Amino acid sequence: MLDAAAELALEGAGGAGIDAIAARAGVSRTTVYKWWPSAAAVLLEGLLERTHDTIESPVSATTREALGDYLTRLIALIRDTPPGALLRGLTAASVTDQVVGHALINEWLAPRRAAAVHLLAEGVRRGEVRAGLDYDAVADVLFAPIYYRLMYAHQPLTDRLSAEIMAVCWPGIAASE
Amino acid sequence: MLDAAAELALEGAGGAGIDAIAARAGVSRTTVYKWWPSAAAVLLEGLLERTHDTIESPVSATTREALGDYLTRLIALIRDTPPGALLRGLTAASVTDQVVGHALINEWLAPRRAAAVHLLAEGVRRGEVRAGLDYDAVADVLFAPIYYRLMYAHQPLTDRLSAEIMAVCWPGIAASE
DNA sequence: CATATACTGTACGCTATGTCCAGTAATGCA
DNA sequence: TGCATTACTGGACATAGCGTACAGTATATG
Repeated sequence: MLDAAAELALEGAGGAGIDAIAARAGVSRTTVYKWWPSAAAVLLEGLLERTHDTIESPVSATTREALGDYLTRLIALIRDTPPGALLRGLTAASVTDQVVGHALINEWLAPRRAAAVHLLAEGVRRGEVRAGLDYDAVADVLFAPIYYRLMYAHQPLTDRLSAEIMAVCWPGIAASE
Repeated sequence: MLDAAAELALEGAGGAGIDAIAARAGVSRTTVYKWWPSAAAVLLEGLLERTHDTIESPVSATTREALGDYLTRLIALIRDTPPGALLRGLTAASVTDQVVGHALINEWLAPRRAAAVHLLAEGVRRGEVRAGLDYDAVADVLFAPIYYRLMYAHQPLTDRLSAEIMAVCWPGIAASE
């Protein structure tokens, strides 16, 4: 049943309501309410269920490459797979649903930010990254453009974006020689 | 009447419906529909009406200062005044309402991006900004963290954010000496 | 066999949207 | 002065989605 929920969560773009979810899962509406408080909650659980394995950071030669790879993979995930549309819908839902908002922060954003911060800290140890940076702010600057384009779609989410972000940001991150 | 619409647009946080808008304007629901296609459209027009004058870029000594000031002013606008909450709601609405989405891009985002691009171009002329940059990508990286925090509120929108963005990004923007 | 648990399906109240229509008030034109 | 146009009223209506309630069925567990 959790499987069914997850599947429909990803298939039904992001605007799926309780009715659609219940129907798609072959289950009564009442039953859905027994386990989740809202449609967004089901979709959120489906999203997290299916993207657990996309959190870990890659192993790359240099910190710069690792960060770039991480952004590229996030872009591909959001652009090419159902979780992208789902994340967009859930972000919209989070404006009026605080529970979803907190869950998004804690279960989606935070682990990925932590992975980036870990890469940065490792970079400092290796002497590739400047010491004394505000890691949280750096993580914001690195990730934000991706979510920005996800939400507004004023520019397409291309693979190039990752390189562009790194081109602008890396000089401010790299250890000065 | 446009005044009334604008006022209530800013007062009613962002989740105002047609009913609330009509009541607040002292006008029949039917009348609202005569002039706008949806609640979001009214709110959007109210938002744009009241923030026209916040688009222009400041005159500062250096390009770095000008960009920093611009970001600081945008942060203050979003954090301290009704347009912030309104923008948040409209962004959420834009996910399901393409008309609102395009209007947000063209009437809100684009002019501000253009102002930033103008500052960058001017900076190149003055020799303060590296030539050959992708201005659009740079504008994305500069602005995105603000909207990112507006939407997710995982971190507060503080005045410091502006300085943090500039600290990370400026080395990648500045002309290499 | 008895009981607890999970699920069904329908019905209900509620809110909000968007449309329709008959009637009223004000404006402008001949 | 008479007439037409335009803007607004307010109530009624259909539609849709949410969340809850309830009586009944199936399954498993002791």
